[in-house]
Amino acid sequence: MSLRSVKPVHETQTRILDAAEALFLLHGFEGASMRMLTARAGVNLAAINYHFGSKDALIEAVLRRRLDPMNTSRIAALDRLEEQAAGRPLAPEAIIGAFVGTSLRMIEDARGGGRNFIRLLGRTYTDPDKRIRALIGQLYAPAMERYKAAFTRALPELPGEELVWRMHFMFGTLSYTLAATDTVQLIAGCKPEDRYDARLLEARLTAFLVAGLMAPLPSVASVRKAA
Amino acid sequence: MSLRSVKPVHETQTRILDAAEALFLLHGFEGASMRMLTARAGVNLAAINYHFGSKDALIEAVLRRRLDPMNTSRIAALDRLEEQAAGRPLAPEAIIGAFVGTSLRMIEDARGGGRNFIRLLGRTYTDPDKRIRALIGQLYAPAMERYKAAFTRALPELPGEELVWRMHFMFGTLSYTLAATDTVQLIAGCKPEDRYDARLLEARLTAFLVAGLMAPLPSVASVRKAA
DNA sequence: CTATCATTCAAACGTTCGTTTGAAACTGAA
DNA sequence: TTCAGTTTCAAACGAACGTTTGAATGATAG
Repeated sequence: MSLRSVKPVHETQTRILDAAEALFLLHGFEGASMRMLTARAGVNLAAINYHFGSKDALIEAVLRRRLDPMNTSRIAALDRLEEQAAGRPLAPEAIIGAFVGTSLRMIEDARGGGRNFIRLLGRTYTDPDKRIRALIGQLYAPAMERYKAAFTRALPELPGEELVWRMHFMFGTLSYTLAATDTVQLIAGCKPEDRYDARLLEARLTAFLVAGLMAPLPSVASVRKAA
Repeated sequence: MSLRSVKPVHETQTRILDAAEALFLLHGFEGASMRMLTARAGVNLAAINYHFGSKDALIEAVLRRRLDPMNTSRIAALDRLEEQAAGRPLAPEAIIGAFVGTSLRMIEDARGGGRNFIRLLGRTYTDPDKRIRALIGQLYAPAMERYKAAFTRALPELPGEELVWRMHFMFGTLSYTLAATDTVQLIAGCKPEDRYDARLLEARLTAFLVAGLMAPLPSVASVRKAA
């Protein structure tokens, strides 16, 4: 039982996961067939059922492989910030930066397929399949709680309900932005090379989100007027 | 050729479109089968191919039925604002209000299936299928151009490239918010009755978007620092 | 009533789906 | 070399897919 004996075992599974990551993005979970996946991975058709049990289990494995470390990393980034702050409340932009930064750092390394996965995630968030939703909820719950607590400490004057909605908006902006980058060129003939400058995108996105989070509260008057 | 002879012709098509709107949302375009659609609509399996030609053509019809009037309505709202302004530049929040208001007014009337459609749209935006993307682009282009022009007049000091990105962010926030309302209760145990108060949601969303659109420009320093 | 048109229907088309099977190929340890 | 255990493979399973067909049904006009 040397190292060599372990690695090849995981190699087939990794090839399948990589292929699934790419093809689930292109065709959706239901649209990407087992034959497409195994052909892309260069493995036998039966390999998915052998290694993962079923297509559903493969979907879960694809999501878990990246989401688990991603959310762990998001929490770790927050931990680091709070440690540095030594008890003082964090600046909202620092909290946003920790969350956004983790996501974008994943996009930057295209070799690891992180870019594919982030875009796949954007699709997954709006997937109405109950099993998918339950899984996503389960995988995100810990990080969401931590960030909600951090925002609450940073903005004690912001009503809790308002904060929940603004977190929802921020989360939506982030995931949509990363998933549907093509929409930018829908709005304007945007040079595609700009779209992949993750640093610049991070700055733009963070500026937008910070402003949105700190926006003045919607007045009761504006609701009345609209009604 | 009386009125009675025309109406039943359209009834079967309408039943199919309604069923497709609901089931495309639940299972995706590829996941919702012809047999599911026709069973839900209470029509024969062959009816879709007879009335629409193919499943792809049905998808296009489902999108067009609501998107065409929706974007027409968005443009009309902007026309009305500019007429009232009589040459003066519009306030950014007024432009945002016109766009957001049209979307939310559609959600409000649940009878017409508008709610289903809006959520379906959120999924469609992140669909990577090229035909879908081309169709969406084609259907949205006129409204996007008009709104971009309006924002440019309202915010002449905002660089064009920055505006494009912020419109992208705003569009993403809106569509994601409407598509993935369940994520709110992921962030917090939110009372579901709040989620459907479209007026309050409109106020919250508009406040968030206005602040984001008017955010201070991301400084070169912040990009440098991050790198 | 009859002829004409549009629409509906049950049945079947060939294809592809996710999964299963049992034998073949390969592995490391005895 | 033998052997148990793991992984791969070609082949096939029944089910469901989108689509087509031709006959039955309906309504309209002459």
